[in-house]
Amino acid sequence: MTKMKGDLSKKPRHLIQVVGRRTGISSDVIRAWERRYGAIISERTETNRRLYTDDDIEKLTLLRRAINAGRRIGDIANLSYDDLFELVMGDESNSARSYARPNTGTVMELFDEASTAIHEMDSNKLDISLANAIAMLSTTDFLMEFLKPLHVYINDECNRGSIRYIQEKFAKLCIRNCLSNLSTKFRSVKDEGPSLLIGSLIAEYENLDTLMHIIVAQNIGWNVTYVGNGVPHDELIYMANEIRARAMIIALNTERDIARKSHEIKTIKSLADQKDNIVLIGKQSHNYTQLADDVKAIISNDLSSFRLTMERLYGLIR
Amino acid sequence: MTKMKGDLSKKPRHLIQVVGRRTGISSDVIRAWERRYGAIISERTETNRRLYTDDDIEKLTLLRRAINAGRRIGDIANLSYDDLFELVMGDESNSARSYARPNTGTVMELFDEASTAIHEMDSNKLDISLANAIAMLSTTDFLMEFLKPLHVYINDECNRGSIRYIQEKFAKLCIRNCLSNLSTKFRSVKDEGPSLLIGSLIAEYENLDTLMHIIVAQNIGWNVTYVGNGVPHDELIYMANEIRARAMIIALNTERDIARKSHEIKTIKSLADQKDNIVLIGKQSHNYTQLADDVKAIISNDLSSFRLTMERLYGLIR
DNA sequence: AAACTATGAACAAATGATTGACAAATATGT
DNA sequence: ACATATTTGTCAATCATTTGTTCATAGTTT
Repeated sequence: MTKMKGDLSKKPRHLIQVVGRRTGISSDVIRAWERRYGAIISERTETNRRLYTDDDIEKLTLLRRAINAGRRIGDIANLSYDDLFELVMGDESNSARSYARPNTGTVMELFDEASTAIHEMDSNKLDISLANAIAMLSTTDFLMEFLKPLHVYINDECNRGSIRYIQEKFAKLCIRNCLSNLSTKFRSVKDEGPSLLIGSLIAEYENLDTLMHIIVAQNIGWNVTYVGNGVPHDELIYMANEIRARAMIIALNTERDIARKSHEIKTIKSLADQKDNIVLIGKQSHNYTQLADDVKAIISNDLSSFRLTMERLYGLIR
Repeated sequence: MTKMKGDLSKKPRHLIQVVGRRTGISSDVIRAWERRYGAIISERTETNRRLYTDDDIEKLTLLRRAINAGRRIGDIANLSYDDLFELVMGDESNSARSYARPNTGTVMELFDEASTAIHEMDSNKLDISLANAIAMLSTTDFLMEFLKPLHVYINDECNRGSIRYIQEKFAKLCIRNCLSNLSTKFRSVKDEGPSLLIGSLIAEYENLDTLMHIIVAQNIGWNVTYVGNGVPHDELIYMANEIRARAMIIALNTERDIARKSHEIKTIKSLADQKDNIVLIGKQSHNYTQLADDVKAIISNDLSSFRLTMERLYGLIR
């Protein structure tokens, strides 16, 4: 059913430019590594152009990760793929901070690029700068260091009146698309994982923060089903039971109808099969502390604590 | 009802000019590719004019996307559609990842796959079947023959009560994501193109049909900025002027406030710089025939007529 | 007649290869 | 701690290849 991988991936077919883009290593560096250390010696076309295989790309990616973890290219360039793989796994698990940690300059530049695009209302530019940010940063950093601040920035600028309502709207649409793209990508990578239902009750509106939570959960390994905003609580229960959700995230961002929502959450708790794991997120979740105690729900106010919570739950379930 | 891909799309019927417009590749380049690399060798009329099929257009679009991702035409011109597709998907997602390809390709089967996924509430499965449909069908067929019927089917099933509200909601979310995904991909193909603004006025809700219209417009070559639903008309005017929109699409899907909306559209007409091209789309657009006469707007009731309209406008503007 | 199309040749811009040099960061020896 | 050496990413200059564009000429469509 899936296309055989062998037939194409072993064929040298990638130009150095493409390889550079996919690995995040500049063409100059790839050539320098070849010249100096014989790291990746590619095939050539009849006219002497370098052509790389998929495997070459994999190895280059590993080399880059190893360097990010503190290795020196001269020491590792000659290792076999397997040795390299083992090395990287060891390095990355040993140091908690080993993943690509951007210097502030990078995030700064990406941020400026995006905010310029918003001011200019250039959706192409904004799309591209979001894609760049995803490419440059780790997923965590993309969300925490880049997108979250950008979101706050947009809201602030709109409140201050320095950007118009439509710019806010358009920017959020672009970000929304970008997040849903990202979510789709993660989905296809993960085969299986505990099922997680995310949604919000009636009288809630869609919120970018909720989408970010989806990415975080997927990143951990949850198999997320997102049902959107304004869902009646009995529908949520039905869905949760059908997909055998091991946890349910309820987003609470508006101040309206707190009493009704509290009651509905209690109902959900009493009727859903998986009773243990309800997590309340969102700007207004702090209004539900009493309820959280009653139904043993977890309140998570920000992405970082949400990540910790979901990692813990994930560990408990497995 | 539905038809297989081969039916019409295998018939050579497009002049080179049309192909150029749809793919964003100039006629000269298309001819150069044929001469130098044998990329697309079209049929000819008795008088030696080139005639292209829908499939040719799709392949050219893929070639264009591949080039945009850094490939060189000489290296990829001879690839089969499938190989090309895989290449493009890999390049555009910026990380090598294999793609689940189905072995059969009728719209019927794709449709069944999707509707099963909806009934089972399996978002993975639904995502994959949508992706498969995109892979198997031309963009036009994907929208007209697959997604549009699926959308109608979902609405019908929900009205008849054989699927629940939450299933409808969840399915539409998946489709929404898929469409925004597709839109982002097309965006990266086109660097330039006349600017087009799409949105809806206050008291309108987001509609999947509107998103499909976006894809169609992008497919023709428009540089689309979508600002979402429920936008105040003065914001629309501001945006249109800022991005120098050459046309504006206003989606009208609810029956409410027809009088107010009519008035707002008149204001838009009188204040926007590009006064000539307002297109009204959506389920309720037929209620605005009088207005359309007054302000010389175009009403387009379905995707096919919308495509024709936008192709005509595109031709006029260039 | 005006607009579109076909063909082949020529040109120009972009990209890649190669080599060498440079500077910042890191390592090493005393 | 300091000076020296090594490592390594970046850049520039030069040449070759690739590829989009333009032009001139001639045929076709409306």
